[in-house]
Amino acid sequence: MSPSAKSQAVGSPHITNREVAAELALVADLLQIVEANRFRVMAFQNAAEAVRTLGQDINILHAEGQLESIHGVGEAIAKAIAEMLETGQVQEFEKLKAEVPIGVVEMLHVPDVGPKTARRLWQELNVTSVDALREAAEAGKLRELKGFGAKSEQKILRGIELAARRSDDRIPLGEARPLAQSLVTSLRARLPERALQRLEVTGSLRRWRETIGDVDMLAVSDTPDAVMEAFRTLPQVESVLGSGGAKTSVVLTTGMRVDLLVVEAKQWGAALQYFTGNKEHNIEMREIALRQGWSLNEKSLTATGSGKAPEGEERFFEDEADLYAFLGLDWMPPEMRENRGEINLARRHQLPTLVTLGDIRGELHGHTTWSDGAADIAEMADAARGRGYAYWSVSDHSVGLGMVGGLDPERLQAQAAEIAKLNERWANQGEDFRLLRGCEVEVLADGTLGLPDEAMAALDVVVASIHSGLRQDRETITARCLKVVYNPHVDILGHPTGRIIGVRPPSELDVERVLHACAETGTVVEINAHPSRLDLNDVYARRAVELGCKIAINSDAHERAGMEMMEYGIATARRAWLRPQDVINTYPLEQMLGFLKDRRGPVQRA
DNA sequence: GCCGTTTTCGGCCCGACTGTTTTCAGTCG
Repeated sequence: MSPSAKSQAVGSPHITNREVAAELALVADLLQIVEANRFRVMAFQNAAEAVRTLGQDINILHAEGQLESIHGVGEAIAKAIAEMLETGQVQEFEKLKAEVPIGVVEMLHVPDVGPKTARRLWQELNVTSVDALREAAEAGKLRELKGFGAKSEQKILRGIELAARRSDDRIPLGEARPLAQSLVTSLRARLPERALQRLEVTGSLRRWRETIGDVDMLAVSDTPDAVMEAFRTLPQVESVLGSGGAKTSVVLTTGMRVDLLVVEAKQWGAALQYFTGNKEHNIEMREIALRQGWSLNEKSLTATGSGKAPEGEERFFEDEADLYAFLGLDWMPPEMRENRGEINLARRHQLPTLVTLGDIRGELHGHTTWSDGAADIAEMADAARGRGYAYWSVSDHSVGLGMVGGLDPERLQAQAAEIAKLNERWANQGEDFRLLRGCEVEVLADGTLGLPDEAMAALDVVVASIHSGLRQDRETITARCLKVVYNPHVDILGHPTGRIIGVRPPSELDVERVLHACAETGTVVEINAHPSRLDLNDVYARRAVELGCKIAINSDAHERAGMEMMEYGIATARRAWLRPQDVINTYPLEQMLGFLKDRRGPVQRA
């Protein structure tokens, strides 16, 4: 049975990975509140995270009887997931939900309210919603609880306000990076150079995660108190959540939370490691250390006495690589530190060599004033040459996209003349640069394309993208997309899911099926590098390459500066473990064109 | 409830900060 047939065979309402993950996480919360065994709680949390970051449709895994192949999903949870996918709900989970008011679970999302507090509020004060919690705190009722005082009430009120204002939205990477850089600059400006020996942004920003929950920063200083004071009083800071000699947490006027940690120079390696990996990566690292007789924290390794070193012996590392090496691991790029298998590869010295910005030799998707771009062809070409590229594809919108003056075959011909003239000039000057004839062809609602086949056949590079009808149901939009992928004239599938991070959710596209089709036809899949798109995302891009697809990383620039967004696309590719050979715009021009020619098949080659 | 480069049973990461405590539990990352 073909993979596409398999996913079609799955009956019942389609339940997504995200929904399964959310349900497992909810069960973990419920279990915490009813004071279940904490390791059982952890098992549900781990399983939720594993499903959330799964690279493929869980329905397909279920159809293949492979649910237990997910690391963190064992016999019991696999059975529950199967029940959920088949019937829409799990009997055991429903019983648990009936036991605990949903408002009590919602109280967990208020900062400083954990499972113990939520349970006591519910059982001892009969508080069963966030609203009721606010009323009780305002009325001074919380201090009736043992261990609670006026300050606890204030803290909870502030937490409710914070949670309401901040919502669950994480900040897109493209907004968070400049913000974090401005903090670094401000902090440096306020302190003498010798007071701040090192300062780096860590956490999810250093891993280039597509959205950021809060900003983590790490510093080395001999005078931590002065650093903390300077940090707390930055003009961007609205309030201080907590501040000690080692760590300070603040909330900025933008609502963003920022943590700053200060360590000694000899602790830098352990601290940078600790504050870069995600939670799962770090837990794995500490377990590895433990097995070798060392306890790992954010400052050092300390011998537990179970290994060769005498108990209490401490080891320091001035940089990360030394720490990893001490534990028998290769240094891992920050983008990989998500506990998706990188630690095992590091142990076996088999980490992939990831693609870098310097590997990129050109771009295959960008716009000019011929459609909705802000710079003309010559200006965009200059920007591309300025970045050291050997080629850049002029790929303006085709007709079919209502809002912009898209190109029809006649205008494409006229554009070709301008491109030829510019190419001739560079050839005469002996410059190693070439503009390619391309187009971003509109995919219409029924899956037909904005250009006839003959017009596409004359082009060097054809990108096909969906811009409208993104809310079509799963079957419709998937069929529409498959039609495009099977068109031999289409070289690249542009921003496949159509999402805009924080604004518009991805379409319901069955990405797994589309990627199978791309692998089969040799259709290249885009990582659109714009930080509001990053489409494909890291998880899908990794899956694409696993299935045998090639990738193109494109900034989709509409003006010269747009090309600077390439670094976000590279970061996404690195998070997907992509190597230069997986990315066709790392190839030299002739090799890249040869690849496209070969995949178009014998009709076009003739 | 999950898992295995010491284990199919017996473990399961680590520490800072806070508030209300006289020694610690809860929360967070």
